[in-house]
Amino acid sequence: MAAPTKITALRQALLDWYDREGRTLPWRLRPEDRRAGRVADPYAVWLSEIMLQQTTVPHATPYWFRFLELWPTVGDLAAAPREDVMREWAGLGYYARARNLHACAIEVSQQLNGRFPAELQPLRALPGIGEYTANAILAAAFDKPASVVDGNVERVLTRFYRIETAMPKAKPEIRKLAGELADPDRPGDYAQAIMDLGATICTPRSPDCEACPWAFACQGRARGDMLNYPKKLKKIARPIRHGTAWLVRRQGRVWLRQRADTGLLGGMMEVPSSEWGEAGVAGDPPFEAAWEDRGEIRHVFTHFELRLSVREAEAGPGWEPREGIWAEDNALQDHALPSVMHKVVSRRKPASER
DNA sequence: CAACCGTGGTG
DNA sequence: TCACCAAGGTT
Repeated sequence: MAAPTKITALRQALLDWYDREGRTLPWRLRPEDRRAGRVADPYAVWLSEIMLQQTTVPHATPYWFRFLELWPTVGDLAAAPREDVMREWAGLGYYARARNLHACAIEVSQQLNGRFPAELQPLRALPGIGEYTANAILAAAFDKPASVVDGNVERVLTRFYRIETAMPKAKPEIRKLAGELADPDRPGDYAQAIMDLGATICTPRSPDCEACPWAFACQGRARGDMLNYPKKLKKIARPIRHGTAWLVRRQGRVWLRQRADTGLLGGMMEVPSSEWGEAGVAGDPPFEAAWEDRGEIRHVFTHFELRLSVREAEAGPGWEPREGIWAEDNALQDHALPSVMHKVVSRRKPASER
């Protein structure tokens, strides 16, 4: 274990670097803001942390502004219809986050007087808030001591200490080190500093060690094998699933329905399709018609790749769907359509050709 | 605890 | 093209 004096030196080097070169992000309190006595809005911080889970800053940023504009307080978000929340989340992915986001807003609003807890366990108990997010909120929103360990911190620390244990087994070890390193006097700035270090200097593929405030003591840097960390177990190949999507039109509208509340794309809208499985199992169309072949769309999910054959037909007057809605052709953005379904819908025959 | 859960960018 | 990855959580 590192000696206390060394820990102090590391803290100082990191915070000096952060004070000098730390990024400015919309949801982030800068060091000078804290010194001026400004405090963060826990709601805005929480919103950013949920959106940033497994999501890049450029992708999440416009969503964060949009949500705050629509729902400036946690009470506003809690009062919103869930379908509105799902619609605004569409395109961000991991839709359980949106369901949990709404559930969390309702819980905070109705049971906690609209205030986010400033302690670890109550935060952890809220839907969508796990170990990382609870600690991140403690640090960023309340400037309280925390052990903030995200993918950035894992990479920085496994490289720095050349931790041989493979992820995710190394997590407890990393959490302990992160907690010891964190600056008790500036928890909020420190947490953001070490994440910034991973995001901008100690990057996955081409770390800029020359610019790193920790290069002087980094074991991976000394050995020149920092790219071998963090150690990871090899992952399994992604299987391919096939299906057929039934793109049904009726007078400038498209048939959509809501997916089941849980599981993949839970609660989002979809173009109805066959089951997704082995190739060659087309399934039955919803009605007999001269279905037009509109080609195949491909979409990569986390654990499988989907190939959907798109078939299109105009529904006759005699057919009505048992469920779902007729969405206006030119107002599809008003519905909670995930990206994969936008791909399907985009195969629609242009109105000029109908 | 391993599997499940999206999307878009990048080398 | 393709593998990898990004401020993880839930079951």
